[in-house]
Amino acid sequence: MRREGARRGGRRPRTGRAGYHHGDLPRALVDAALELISREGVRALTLRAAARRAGVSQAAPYRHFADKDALLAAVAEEGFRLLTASMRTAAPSTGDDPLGRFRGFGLGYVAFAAGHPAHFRVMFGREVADRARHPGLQAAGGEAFALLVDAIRACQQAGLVREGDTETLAVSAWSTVHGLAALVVDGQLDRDGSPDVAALAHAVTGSLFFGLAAPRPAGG
Amino acid sequence: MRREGARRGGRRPRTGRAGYHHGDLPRALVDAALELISREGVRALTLRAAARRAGVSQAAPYRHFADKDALLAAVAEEGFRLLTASMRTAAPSTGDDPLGRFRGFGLGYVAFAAGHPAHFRVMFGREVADRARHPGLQAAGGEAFALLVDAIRACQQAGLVREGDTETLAVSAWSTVHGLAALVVDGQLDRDGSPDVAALAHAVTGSLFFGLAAPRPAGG
DNA sequence: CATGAAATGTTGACGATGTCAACACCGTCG
DNA sequence: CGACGGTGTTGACATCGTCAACATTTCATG
Repeated sequence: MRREGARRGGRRPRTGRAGYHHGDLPRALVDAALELISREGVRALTLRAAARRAGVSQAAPYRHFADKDALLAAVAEEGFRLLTASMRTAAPSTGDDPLGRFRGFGLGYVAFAAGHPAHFRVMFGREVADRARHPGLQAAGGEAFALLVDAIRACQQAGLVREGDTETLAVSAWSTVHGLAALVVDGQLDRDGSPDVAALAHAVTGSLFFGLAAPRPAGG
Repeated sequence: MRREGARRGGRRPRTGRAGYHHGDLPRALVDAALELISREGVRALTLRAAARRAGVSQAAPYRHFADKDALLAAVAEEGFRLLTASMRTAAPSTGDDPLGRFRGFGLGYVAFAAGHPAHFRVMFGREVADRARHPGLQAAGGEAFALLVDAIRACQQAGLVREGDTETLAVSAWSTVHGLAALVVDGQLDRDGSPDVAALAHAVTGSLFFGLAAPRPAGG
């Protein structure tokens, strides 16, 4: 998806040549992993297969990743960065529409999942065995969560979301969008014929907001 | 968890002896798989390890499961059956409290996930590669979903949930509880110190109901 | 430009895995 | 009692993750 060719040709970015050395093996391995996961599932992701796809030998990845888990962790971490980016993109940054911003985060979350299913699976699946050994993973996830918490707090301060423990409300909101995203990614919603993810996302976040809304002042 | 010993001793149920033949290898293999997944993650589930744990040789499982996927599918299918059972248990069956029944389903869903994380992971993870090849999986999942749809429809007919496409509302509800369950199972919520799953489930389903509730008649 | 150290890639090997084919044991049915 | 189907065993093969030893390239020096 991102850069792929454009370096074996003869260009020579600061860290990369052509020929014996690959140029940017870590990037190529991550891309290969994503491709394999997308096309054949996580089970098909093999260090050797990724190396083959990148055009290097079986042991080359070990120059850049301690083990298979480290490669998966890199995928997951990139995913979290893309997630927060997607959320920020989908949310209007105007200060005077906290509810719209909040909703944008939800839509961005679902859009990310639908657009990057391979990332999403690695991020939230159990593929990365020992999460604690890969710092920056929990941190990257925490950043996205913090985004949500801040948005909800802003809504509360504007009187648009009912009072209560902000983190608990955030868990509620996160659960809702995460659940929809997970169901979409796992193909669990392809029951009869409702593949319109965007419409579902709007409906689901809509219900969510009704649930979190502050009680209308009488007569409003 | 379920039966484990109790058959090598000398008892002889209708389909099971002692000695050379195992007695109930399929059951033992499923249990071994669950144990391995619970203790060391899905990555640690190995046909050979399950066979070892069941006390049989490496190739014995192939008498009962076509391949590793088939064993996983059996685990998933059992999981869906336990899920619907958990939902039914948690939901009052009285006809005059459709909202309580609805909420019970949600609580039962989360309770199942918290109580059977290994099942849950296999059910909704991407472990089972080709779901289409294992009928009864989609069907078992569909049954749980149908339960939810019926409950929502009952609420709508009682005027407790707002009108609209029932299936879409069901997706909304399912997303919410599924999201919470997934986050709990993946340990994504162990951020500072909020391990009280039951309380979270109540809070989350509470928000959900506000969101789905029918507009109060004016002055009610 | 020569040169040696640090990066990066390659080859070959080991134990473990999924899976198959060939074989052995057990209980049942005639 | 004897054959047969179901169940379990042994042995083998290709592949996988990973490591050690070796090769090549790049870069910082002189």
